[in-house]
Amino acid sequence: MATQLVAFAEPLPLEPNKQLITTPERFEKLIRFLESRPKIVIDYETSGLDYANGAHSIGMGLAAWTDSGQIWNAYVPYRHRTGERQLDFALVAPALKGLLENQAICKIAHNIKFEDHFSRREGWAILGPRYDTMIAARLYDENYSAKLENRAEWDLGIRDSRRWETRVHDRIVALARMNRLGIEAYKKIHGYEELGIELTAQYCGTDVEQTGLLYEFYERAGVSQLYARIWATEMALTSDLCDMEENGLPLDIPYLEDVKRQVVQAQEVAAYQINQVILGGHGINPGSDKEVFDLMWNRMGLRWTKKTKKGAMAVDEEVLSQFSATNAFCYYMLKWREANKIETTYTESLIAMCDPRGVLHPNFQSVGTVTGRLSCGQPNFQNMSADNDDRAIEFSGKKVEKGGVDPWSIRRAFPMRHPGWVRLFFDYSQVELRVLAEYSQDPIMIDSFLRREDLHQRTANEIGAVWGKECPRRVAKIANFGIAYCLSAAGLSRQAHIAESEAEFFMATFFARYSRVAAFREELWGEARRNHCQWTNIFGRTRRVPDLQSGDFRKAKSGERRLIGSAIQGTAAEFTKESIVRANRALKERRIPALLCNTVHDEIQIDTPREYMAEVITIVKPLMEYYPEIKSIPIIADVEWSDKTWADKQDYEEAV
DNA sequence: GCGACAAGCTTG
DNA sequence: GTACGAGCTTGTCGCT
Repeated sequence: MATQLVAFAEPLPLEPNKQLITTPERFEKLIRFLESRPKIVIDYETSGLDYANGAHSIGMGLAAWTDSGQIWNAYVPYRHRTGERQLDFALVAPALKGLLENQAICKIAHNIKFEDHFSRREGWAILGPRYDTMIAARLYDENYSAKLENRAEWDLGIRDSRRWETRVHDRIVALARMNRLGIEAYKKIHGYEELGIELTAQYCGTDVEQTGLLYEFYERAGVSQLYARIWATEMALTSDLCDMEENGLPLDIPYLEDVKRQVVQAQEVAAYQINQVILGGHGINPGSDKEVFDLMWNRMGLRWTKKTKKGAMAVDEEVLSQFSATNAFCYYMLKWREANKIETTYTESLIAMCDPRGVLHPNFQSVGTVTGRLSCGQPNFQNMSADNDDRAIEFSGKKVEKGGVDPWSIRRAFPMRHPGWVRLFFDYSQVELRVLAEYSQDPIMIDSFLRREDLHQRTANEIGAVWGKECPRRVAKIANFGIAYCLSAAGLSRQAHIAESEAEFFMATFFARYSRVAAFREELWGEARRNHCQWTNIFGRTRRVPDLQSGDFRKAKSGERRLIGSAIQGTAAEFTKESIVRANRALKERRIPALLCNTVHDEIQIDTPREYMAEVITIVKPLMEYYPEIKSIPIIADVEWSDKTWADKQDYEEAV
């Protein structure tokens, strides 16, 4: 089959600067050349993206600069399934291992973490200095896609940067059709392994060449020097995230299957109430917002004002809640949505992503956000639903904090890695508010953190004293988190469920007491407007918000909110990123059996045998708290641990 | 049948 | 118009 496919394939003469290596002699020459270079570009082609579920490399693109400064590139095929002549993997493996583990050679790649995963699968590492052009692209301009072909077009001006990518895609579409598979299904099974070797050489050669050119471009722009500190962190982090993803988190599949049965039943009950009892058999699809709106507005005559971003009438949780006390349809819609969310997002799809041993390996992206935070997908470990108090009370009669159990808990599906091991949770304490306090130098905030008070309660007290009546801590918490990001009185009123007049008075009092917060915002925006709409945080990460100088008032205001958000969130994110690098390095140096396995914005999770728990904390907690550039207040990492599941974490002090 | 988009929900 | 940053899922709509 595979051989026949090639017979039909169009012959493709290689572009002049490209080499296809299919003989041992030429491979030998290639390796000798590359071994003599100070830096090389690498790019695997693979049989799929999922390294944990059988995907492997099928060939490697390599590029380097000649003595005269020209980029020279080659493709080395070794596991294509086309029947064409290629190199024997046993022959290339030792040479590739020697090359990639050579500490004297800098490895350049566009998303080097991907290369890291597939190298490890072959039994070697990427050692020595590394340079990721995808991260450089993000630092150069965070407002634009970091995809290789996009940057080749945008930053290098290569108009036909996608010429081979398009040809590859067309070929994959044809192969998928011949195999009677959808494109995604085909790529999951075969990746590029049935792709003709010449076409792959064209495509991969272009990729490594463009990566090399992007390296030149970003270095001429001074990226690694301009952002020296975060650059060092980001490059080290590529390898640490690779560790973290490989370690992954084991999943309790039978438990999740049980949760699925329960939520499916709950949906059936809700759908029966909606369609049979309430609508008398003339039912709707509860998943269709259009039908839900039509029913509520036209058939039930309900009226509300909230709209979606595009101007349609919203039918979200907030709107349904307005009517759910008196309208049974809205009540059961909320029930249906809750159960449906858990079923579709957190049961079967998680089980389907497991490796053969039942472990989930997510994908952390260092360039996934404009602020500098990490993003995570496949699955997203950063939005696993937390235990719900109402469900816990219904089931066990107790709140979650008091030992209650949420029967639909997703975090309970994340058990320990091995018997006798525990999971440690290092969580930065109110880190964004500490960043705000440091930047704004607000005396009350600083005083509160120096006294190790509960800042939300302090705010409640400060407001209460002026207000003449007690301010709930809950409302103060919303204000503390929201006001720096320009939460309006109307927004506070809506979120905190308080009267608008109360919210207005509250905000006025807040700004009177925390006067430096508003002043800091204005200073930040002024500084940015004087500097091409850019602002650089204490670690050197820059956020560019061109909308800041928009003539459109709304756009400019939105830009202000995004900039202040990025300033605070991005600074906080840097603590977590650098701490991941520090922690992994320290634990490896001391040869402690501890595995980094997850991070959720202001939190790092580490697995270790119970007997190492105290030692790991002694090592990790101080290095997370050591950021001397924060001069006015302490940075604190709280420690929790569990020997059961993610949902069962408890304070470390109480356990001792 | 596929891709893009919108809306809604989850999280820090 | 009215709080920042993400990812995943379903439904809808237009296009091939």
